[in-house]
Amino acid sequence: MNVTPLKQRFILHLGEMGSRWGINRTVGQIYALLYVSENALNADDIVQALGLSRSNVSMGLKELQSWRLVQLQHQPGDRRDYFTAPEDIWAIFRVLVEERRKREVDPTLTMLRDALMEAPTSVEDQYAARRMQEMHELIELSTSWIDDLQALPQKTAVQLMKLGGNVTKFLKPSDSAKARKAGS
Amino acid sequence: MNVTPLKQRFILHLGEMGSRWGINRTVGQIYALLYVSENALNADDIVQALGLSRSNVSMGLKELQSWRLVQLQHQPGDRRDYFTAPEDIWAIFRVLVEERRKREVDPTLTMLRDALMEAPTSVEDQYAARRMQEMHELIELSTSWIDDLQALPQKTAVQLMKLGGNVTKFLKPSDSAKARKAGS
DNA sequence: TTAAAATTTCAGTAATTCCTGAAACTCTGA
DNA sequence: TCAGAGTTTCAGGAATTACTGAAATTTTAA
Repeated sequence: MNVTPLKQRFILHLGEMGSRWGINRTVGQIYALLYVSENALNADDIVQALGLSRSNVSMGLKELQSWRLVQLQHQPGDRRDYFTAPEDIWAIFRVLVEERRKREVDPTLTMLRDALMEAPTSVEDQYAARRMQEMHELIELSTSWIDDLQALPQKTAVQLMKLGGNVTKFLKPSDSAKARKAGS
Repeated sequence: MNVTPLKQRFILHLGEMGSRWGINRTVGQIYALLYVSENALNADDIVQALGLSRSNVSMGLKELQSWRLVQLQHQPGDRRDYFTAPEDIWAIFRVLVEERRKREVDPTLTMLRDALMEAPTSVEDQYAARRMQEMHELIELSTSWIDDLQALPQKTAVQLMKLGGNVTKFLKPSDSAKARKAGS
């Protein structure tokens, strides 16, 4: 439960970045600590390691659970909750993408859909409605694409990413028909 | 310069979402207003439409400029600054991705690289160093992949996204060699 | 070069978010 | 059912962030 300088650096950095990522410093630090800890930690371990109040840690852990970024474990003969960050970093990444989308994108998608449905689109709203429509289409396309990629086996996805811009070598002009068919 | 109910709804929503996106309500609202406005607006138009203070609008516009999300224009015979959101939504999207990456990802990449370089990795840091290494690799891979995609002509990128999970049809096991070669 | 228009800066205040300690609550083994 | 370990809630204070109006600065046309 000692925090080495290397860990310390990582923890402080993720704490700082937290605010840019929509989580607060405490939550960022707790996650960082769990991420670099080989063994599961209980709340008091975290309090001791990071110098935070017990209640703050409790709230932070709750938020991390709502993000599905930590796992709860129990040790035999100890009834305290022990927490870990999942081992598989690709799984972590996937959860992060899903959660951010749920919080940052989906509400806007819903709002756009509803607003465009309901409104009768007067002349003065024509431009606005078109712009909102464009935004809606872009979000739909990119999120459904992400869904598709997330559904691929991890190995395939990594392979695809390593291929990078070269995917298009397989994409000849004649494929655009296939693309349209596949996309519908 | 009147704000219809449709625009109003959009503006208020983007204002609310702003806080989840690392910008404040004011900035979100200003951007939303510009996005649905057919014509360029000056700062006073914005003050009047949104009921904000002049200085707040000034600061908000400055922040939007730092995000490269608004364009500055001038009208003949008027020396005030007029602002618009770019027309091309894919261009907007690209800028957004670039800026978020610059603010949210790059600092962490740098920190990880530096920390892993410098530290001699004692025994007790072995696990932490491995975890940080894994995170570093994941970020490198995904950002360079995004770079690759961003570099594609827009039409190709859209085509690819519409293809969705079906890209893998072109990706036979034998391609993994090509993938490795292409990725290096 | 000047004056007026336009914009930005900045110090102070308002609002929001974060964090804490104390109290309430939950759970489990005896 | 009770005791005590463990956890969560919550009100209030601390810290941060957002917003305003006034003053300073910049810009441009005459």
